[in-house]
Amino acid sequence: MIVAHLDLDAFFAAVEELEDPTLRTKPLIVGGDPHGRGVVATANYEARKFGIHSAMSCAEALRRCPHAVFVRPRHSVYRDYSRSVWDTVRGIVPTVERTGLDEGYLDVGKVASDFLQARTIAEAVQTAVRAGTRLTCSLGVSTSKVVSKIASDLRKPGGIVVVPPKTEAAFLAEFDVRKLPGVGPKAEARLRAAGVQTIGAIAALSDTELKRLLPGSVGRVLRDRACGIDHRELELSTERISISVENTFERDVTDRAKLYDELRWMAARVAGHLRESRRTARTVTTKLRYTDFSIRSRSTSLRIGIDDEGEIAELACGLLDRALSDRPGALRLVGVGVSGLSDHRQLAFPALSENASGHPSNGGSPAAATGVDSRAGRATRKLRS
DNA sequence: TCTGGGGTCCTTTATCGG
DNA sequence: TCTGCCGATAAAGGACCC
Repeated sequence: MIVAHLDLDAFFAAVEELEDPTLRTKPLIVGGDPHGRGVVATANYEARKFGIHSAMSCAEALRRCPHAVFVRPRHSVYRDYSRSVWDTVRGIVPTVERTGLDEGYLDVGKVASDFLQARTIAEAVQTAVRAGTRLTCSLGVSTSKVVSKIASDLRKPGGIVVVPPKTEAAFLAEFDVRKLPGVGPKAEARLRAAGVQTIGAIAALSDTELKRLLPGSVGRVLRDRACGIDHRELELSTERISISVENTFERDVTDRAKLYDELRWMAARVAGHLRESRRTARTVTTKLRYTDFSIRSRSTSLRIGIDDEGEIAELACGLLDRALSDRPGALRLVGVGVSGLSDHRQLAFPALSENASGHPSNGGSPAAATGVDSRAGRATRKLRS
């Protein structure tokens, strides 16, 4: 397997610079309101000189660089640029897994037979993307997804890093644990507490140490990855399995009527997405974030999929009530999500339509839904190697 | 004064019927 | 009749990613 990871450089910021060239020489931050609760989505390289990076609060970014230019993200514009980038890429490497607007994996093995050719392909992709969209990207090329992913980040912006076969483990060994995809803040803290600072040190962990530090299947997967073992293929199917909308308030909210209003508005948006994609949902989830940042969710499942905003709103508000009676308090965020999606036209199937009246035919316990596996038919996307 | 929004996947816990 | 166990599923929470 020869796989490349492609990552567009400071994508949102780069697009904004193309749309308004006067921004090119200024520190630019794409993100939320610097006077509110927003965070940085992307900063251009000029802004990064001030120590500004993704996920930092905009207020902090403003403090670090008071003359920075702040712009709100314009996702529809980025989607258009992204589409044209990936069209260009597919012109050279047809088999592609997009993992975000600005990154994805390329099955270079389909068009190159060795790593020398692979580098040439990567250069061709880079050149074509620049010519077609005026955007720059970085690529990593290796025998696996993990290694390519880490490699693509190494010589940003505009770099290409090729990791030849058999050198993967040595390549990974010196990187900080946090560079390994799958190691987040929690795993990082546990590893560091045990003196594990590098990916190489994860690779060298004994079975007992591993079980203690990273319990469950996660540990084994991460150690394999740390060794450069990663047999994941490209995932070509892109079916969504949930749809959600959430919002953080400018100021924390306790007023129930205001929360209901917000949920109704969100339910309408979710329902709109559902109908657009001609799908229905069996499960509705309400999400709450309290002032201490802890998250609670309550969900309920129906026997029949729905796409009506009124029904979704009613369920979402009921779930909010349940959550708030379990744990009262001011909220900084609420959200509405749906899952258990299926194609709209399934509603017309005779076997299901007899139940479509909405009246439970018997006892009506939630377990009556047991006959249907909400997870049946969902895209199986595994971490397992 | 901190810390968005939209996702996915995994694990643990509650519940239910046999 | 009471109790415990088992397996399945739904719900909830947690971690992670861009």
